[in-house]
Amino acid sequence: MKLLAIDGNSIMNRAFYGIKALATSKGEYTNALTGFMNIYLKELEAVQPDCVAVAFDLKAPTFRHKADPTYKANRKGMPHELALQMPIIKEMLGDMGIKCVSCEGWEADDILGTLSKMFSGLDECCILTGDRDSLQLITQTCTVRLATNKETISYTPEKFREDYGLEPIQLIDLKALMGDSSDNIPGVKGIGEKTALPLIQQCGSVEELYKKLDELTLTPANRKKLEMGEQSAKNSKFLATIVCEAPIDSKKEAYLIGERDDEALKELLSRLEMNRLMQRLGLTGNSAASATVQKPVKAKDLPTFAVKELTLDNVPSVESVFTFDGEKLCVASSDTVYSTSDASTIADYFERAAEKRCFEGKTAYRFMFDRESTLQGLTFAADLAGYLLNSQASDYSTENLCLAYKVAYRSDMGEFADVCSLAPLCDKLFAELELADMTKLYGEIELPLCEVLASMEHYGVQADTDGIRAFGVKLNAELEKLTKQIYEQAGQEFNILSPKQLGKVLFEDLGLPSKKKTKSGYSTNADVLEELYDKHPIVPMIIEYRTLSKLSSTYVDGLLKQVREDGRVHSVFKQTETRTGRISSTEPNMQNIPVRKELGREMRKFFTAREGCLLVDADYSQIELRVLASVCGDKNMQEAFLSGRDIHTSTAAQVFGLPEDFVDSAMRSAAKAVNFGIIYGIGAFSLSKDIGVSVAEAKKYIKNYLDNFSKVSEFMDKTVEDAKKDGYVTTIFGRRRYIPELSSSNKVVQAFGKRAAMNAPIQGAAADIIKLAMVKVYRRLKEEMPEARLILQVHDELILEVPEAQAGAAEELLKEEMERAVSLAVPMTVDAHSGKSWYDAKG
DNA sequence: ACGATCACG
DNA sequence: ACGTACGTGATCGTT
Repeated sequence: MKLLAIDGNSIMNRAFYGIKALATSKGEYTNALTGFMNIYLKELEAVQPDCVAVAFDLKAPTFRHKADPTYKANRKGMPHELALQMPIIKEMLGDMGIKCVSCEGWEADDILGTLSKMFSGLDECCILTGDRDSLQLITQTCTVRLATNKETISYTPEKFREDYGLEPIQLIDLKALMGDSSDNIPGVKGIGEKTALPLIQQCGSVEELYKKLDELTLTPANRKKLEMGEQSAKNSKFLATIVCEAPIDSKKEAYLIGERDDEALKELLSRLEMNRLMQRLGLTGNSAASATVQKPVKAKDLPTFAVKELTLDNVPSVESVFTFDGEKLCVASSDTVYSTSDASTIADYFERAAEKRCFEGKTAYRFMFDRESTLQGLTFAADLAGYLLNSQASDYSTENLCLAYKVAYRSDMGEFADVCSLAPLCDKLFAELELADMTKLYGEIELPLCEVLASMEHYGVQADTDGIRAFGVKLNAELEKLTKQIYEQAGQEFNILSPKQLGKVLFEDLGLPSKKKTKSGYSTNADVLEELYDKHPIVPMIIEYRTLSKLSSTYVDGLLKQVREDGRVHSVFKQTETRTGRISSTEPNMQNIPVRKELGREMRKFFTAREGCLLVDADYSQIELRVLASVCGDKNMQEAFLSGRDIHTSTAAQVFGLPEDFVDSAMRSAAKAVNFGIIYGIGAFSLSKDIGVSVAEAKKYIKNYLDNFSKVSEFMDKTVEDAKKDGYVTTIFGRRRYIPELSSSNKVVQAFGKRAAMNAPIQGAAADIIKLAMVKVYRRLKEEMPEARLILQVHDELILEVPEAQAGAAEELLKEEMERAVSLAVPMTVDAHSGKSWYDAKG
């Protein structure tokens, strides 16, 4: 028999903090309940257990079995909003026929341990928890599924060894040394994971460690700490051990999944307004029909797959699905699943097989680009479809998509679960794309972009490491000087980067006036420091210090770590990350390299074209405002762009009611702030803060703006209305963003929803446009200038690396394709420049 | 793990 | 009365 044992408290806790405030119209909190049930149903699908038990801590145990009376005293009390949901989850589980287990004086951990012992031998056990404590329970028959914010990680003994280099049971010894503040386990004072892990790896246990302490090579400090802490370590080991002897029902049958009380469950879920869950459980509509919906698809009703090794002779020629993690390829075609790790067989399949669908395509393209070939015939990628259908989600794994779109996930196929589930999943996702009218966006932009991004990652950008290092040395010399001056001014030494210590120095010791506060104390951010600029000579030094240390740590040190052996950085471009349709960049983030201030901008001198090449850089001018002018249909606003005037000056002239010649730089920058505010969903308070005028003054600016550009105002109102009506907003290309915040009962959340609704069609359309341009540029370069490469995208900017002789032509090609990617009511103007470095090419 | 801060569009 | 502009990612200190 197979048992799924759940740490109820831990999963409720994760669910509570993982889902934003959610409550019924009557104010009853439901976020933890919803999150718990989501996780539970997903796990049920994945684990396929016969028995389920959910263990809970009791609120206030009157005695504890652990020796230390302060055991777990450090654990924060449960927030009221969560505590209220605890009895309800037990009721809900009861109605579903699931056994809840708690035991006076015993913790959930101990109950889980006891259960896992009960279901050992010929049985199996899966422990679901959010807490790493339970990892010590892993055995050959007991896996631990660790729920994190992102995904659930399944730990077998092998996986655990891989991650920790220890046996699961040695986790106890590790904890005995390093301690655990949340469990109030002291450990050895001053010993952390860094020191403890190698010691346990070397000695095996705390006891062995102390037996041969004299033979070990240790720093004198660590030896001293270990000698002092011997007793504490041994006590800690006792505290860290999960006791598998809780007096709970020892009949396995007691934990079989029981009958569901549909009536009670329906009543409970309607009260809690958990309609989606009701639907998922088949509790809506008349009960006869729902019974059939609810019936889970049994493995025997599903096609069976034969498993074979993929070879050069049996490569399916058409209509297959594949998964590829960079090493192992799995292919499913009708009722056979093939796999191989042989690189040339993989390449052969990628080159020859037509009409392939997959889960994620970039890895396959990267693999082929590394072999100077390419992936052919990719017609569908499930992750991209999942992203277009709901950019709000965070996990587009095959398993999750199957769950969300009600496709059977083939856990019964073990390691081939993903690839065996993929064909029906792709069918379903494609149908959903059709329903949402996004097949064009999908086929013409999102899917082809995947190859473009893979190519950008493949080529990367050349980085001048010597230059970066020299820049770093300069910064650090300056930082050292500043540190001394700051300590002198403060009359004490402190950590300048600690907001807490800095706050104390500025606002208590030096007596400067504090205005803003954060949750944890004084705010010391740039705005606050700017206001204090003249109040004390230490303030400008701190601003300078912050600037320099940001450059040094994030851009000099951070970047150097990312430069590969080929002298280039290969950033990862993520296509399913943002809610608006933009791409994001990581390892390193190449989309936030400094540019606004000169010192930081210098960094861009270190991103250079390779020998014999130039960088060609082109960016859209005011793309978001141009999109807005087009989609809202405001002739007045369009006129400014059509006649090629400076948009901020033109806006200022209209808002202040003056001819453009009378607009001074202060008026222009105020108008610029208003223009930005409009795109972001403006508020008078924030605008006033941004440009330093009173709230009343800011209100006037906004009113003047909206009076002059009345279509903008109408467009924003209509957008929010549509969002409320449909639950989502769309871009000109049909990209959707769902805005669940609009139906929140919390006004602040709702206000956020409105701003997001107003911004998404604009930011999203701009993202659509540059993505389309990227696909077009990529294709033309491949055809006409095969030595020129698209290497970077920064939201409204594209960068090519091109042989010097072709730079002029590339500049023209780039500008042309970007400008004609779309044809809207106003031109999408592009500025382009070339240069040896990014600094030079930026114009 | 999370908040504060700051880099970009 | 209340909180306060959209979208990201990296680093640091604190819990």
